[in-house]
Amino acid sequence: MNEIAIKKDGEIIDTQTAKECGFEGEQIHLDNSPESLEILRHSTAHLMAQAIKSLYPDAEFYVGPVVKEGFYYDFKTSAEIGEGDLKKIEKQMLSFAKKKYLIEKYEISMDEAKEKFKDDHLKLEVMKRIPSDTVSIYKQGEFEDLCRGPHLPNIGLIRYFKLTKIAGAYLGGDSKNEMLTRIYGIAFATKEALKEHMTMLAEAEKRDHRKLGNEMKLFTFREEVGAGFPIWLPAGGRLRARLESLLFKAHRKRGYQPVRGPEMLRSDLWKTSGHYQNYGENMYFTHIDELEFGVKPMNCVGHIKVYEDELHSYRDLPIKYFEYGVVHRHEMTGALHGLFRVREFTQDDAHIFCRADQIEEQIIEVVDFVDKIMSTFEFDYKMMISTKPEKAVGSDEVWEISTQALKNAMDKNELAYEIDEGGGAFYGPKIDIKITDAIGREWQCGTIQLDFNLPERFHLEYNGEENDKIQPVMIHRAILGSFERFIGILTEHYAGEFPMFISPTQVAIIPVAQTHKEYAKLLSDKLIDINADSEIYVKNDSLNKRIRTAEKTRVPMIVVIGDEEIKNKTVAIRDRRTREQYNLSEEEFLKLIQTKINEVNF
RNA sequence: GCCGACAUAGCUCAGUUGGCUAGAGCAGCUGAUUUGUAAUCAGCAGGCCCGGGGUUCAAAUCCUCGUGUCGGCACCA
Repeated sequence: MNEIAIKKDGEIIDTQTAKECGFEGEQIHLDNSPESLEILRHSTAHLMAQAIKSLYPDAEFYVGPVVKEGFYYDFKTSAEIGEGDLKKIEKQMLSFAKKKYLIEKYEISMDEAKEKFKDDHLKLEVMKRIPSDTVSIYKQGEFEDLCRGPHLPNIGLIRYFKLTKIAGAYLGGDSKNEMLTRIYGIAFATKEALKEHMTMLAEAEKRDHRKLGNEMKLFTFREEVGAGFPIWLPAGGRLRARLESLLFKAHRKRGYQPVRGPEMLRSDLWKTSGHYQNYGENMYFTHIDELEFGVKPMNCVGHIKVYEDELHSYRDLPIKYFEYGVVHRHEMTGALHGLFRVREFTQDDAHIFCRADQIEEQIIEVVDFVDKIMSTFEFDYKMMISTKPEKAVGSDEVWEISTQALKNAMDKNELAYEIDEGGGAFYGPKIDIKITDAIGREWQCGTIQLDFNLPERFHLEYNGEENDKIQPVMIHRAILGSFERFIGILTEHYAGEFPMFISPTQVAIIPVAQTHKEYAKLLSDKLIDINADSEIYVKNDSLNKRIRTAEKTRVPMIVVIGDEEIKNKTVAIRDRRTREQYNLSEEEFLKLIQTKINEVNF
């Protein structure tokens, strides 16, 4: 085992520094522990820089940190580097590693450093951000880099790595700055760990909802339709309809009323709401009869108009309106990504108009609603409170009150949350729900937003006990976020193997021969009666072929029927997961399906 | 929007340094076969090679402008 660093007072110190300062502490060996990988990957980033410098001598380097999924280095060179060059760089890295250069460290003054890197404007940029008078330099062979470490003692220890991606990145993460080249990589202490990681990446790729959506015929996109406008195919339509209907019932149980606003509204209204000023660049507008209309990017204004349709008493509150609201938002081209980021989507949107003293109970009720849904789909989740953003309407005081109200509701009910400073909506602070899927990735879905501003802007009111006019509070909330995004996430979460209750097709029926078609149709009708969709595979293919075809659709259950089954009024079931077969009477079978579909209640 | 890559049949992909009639598998259609748990056999059809414009005797192939997709960055009210 190689000692690569020590841990002293919780701090990781590389061997170079430890020797220099005479420190001693707990030894860190080269293995796949987080501390060890951090050092290894950081040094691998340097080795990559060394290789790049030798291949592209004019290269200048910015920063090369370790990140969650490995490491990267940002640099600039006059040469054009593409995906194909990664292999070449890897090869060069290996050949340097074989030379087993020691990684040496020394300190110099900031002025000396500026002189040393005077030809590298990126390094000078880095130094501008370092407040100290001295900096440390790490040297391996001819290559020297400004760095605070920690590093491996020897680059010969770097053996199992892979350069994974090449992309552009803004200097300092600011889109006003120049764009640099960024190469991502990953490194491990053992060959097995690297292999496992690559397998995991392949698994994530297999689950990609864009690929599965295409294979399973859920949805598609077409160039001639326009970027970011999804087309729902029959199978996707069925899946979506199931989700919608489950959720409809759940809303009704909780006292929400279905309503619907128009797809576009006069721009004057968007000016009143503040969307025109704060969100206009993402909106689609159209002019007709000398009037300007804005296609809705949110549903709140429509729901406000529903609220305004009659006078409300304090006794009526809370009033809850919900709508599967279709919205259009002009997202930037580079942001579009399958169903995850689109320009037209449907939100499971609702607005709760309530009294100030009802805020807490309403927030808690929504949080509970979220919990029911997310746990049904086996998602872990966490909540974030987002505060006032740069672009915002309303006074600081109102923002302070509403942010505090959200925190109070969470604190009082001992719900854990994190703070996202400046991440709120322009009209109010929000609680975002971030879910974690089956392979550990995080997604932002639902959101609960507290809004004092729109009621003010639209002069909403209700009659109080003294027959006085009081302004209601508005809570905007979506639980799935959007059907598009949520179905995309579900697809990856389940790797396409949707549970029975939302699966596009519940059962595939395969008659052994043509003579069994009639019974198949009979079964299929009985399934429709219990709200289950089935598909009969009657094509003139071998039995084996039809089973294979059905399996590939990832249908939860396949039933085969032949002479046996018809005689005994049974079905032969083949399970998707286990591929085992068993027989059930027709009655038992229908009951099983019914149970599986109805087992879910949000 | 920015950096880079890519776009060939419904889908997945071949297509030599620009050069004969642009190919394959799957899916589709037709016929034979009537099947007991992951691919029966044979035949047929299917293409404005993403769209404009250009270079060339000759363009799927080279250049250019769009459109779309992918990987990141920035964005995500």
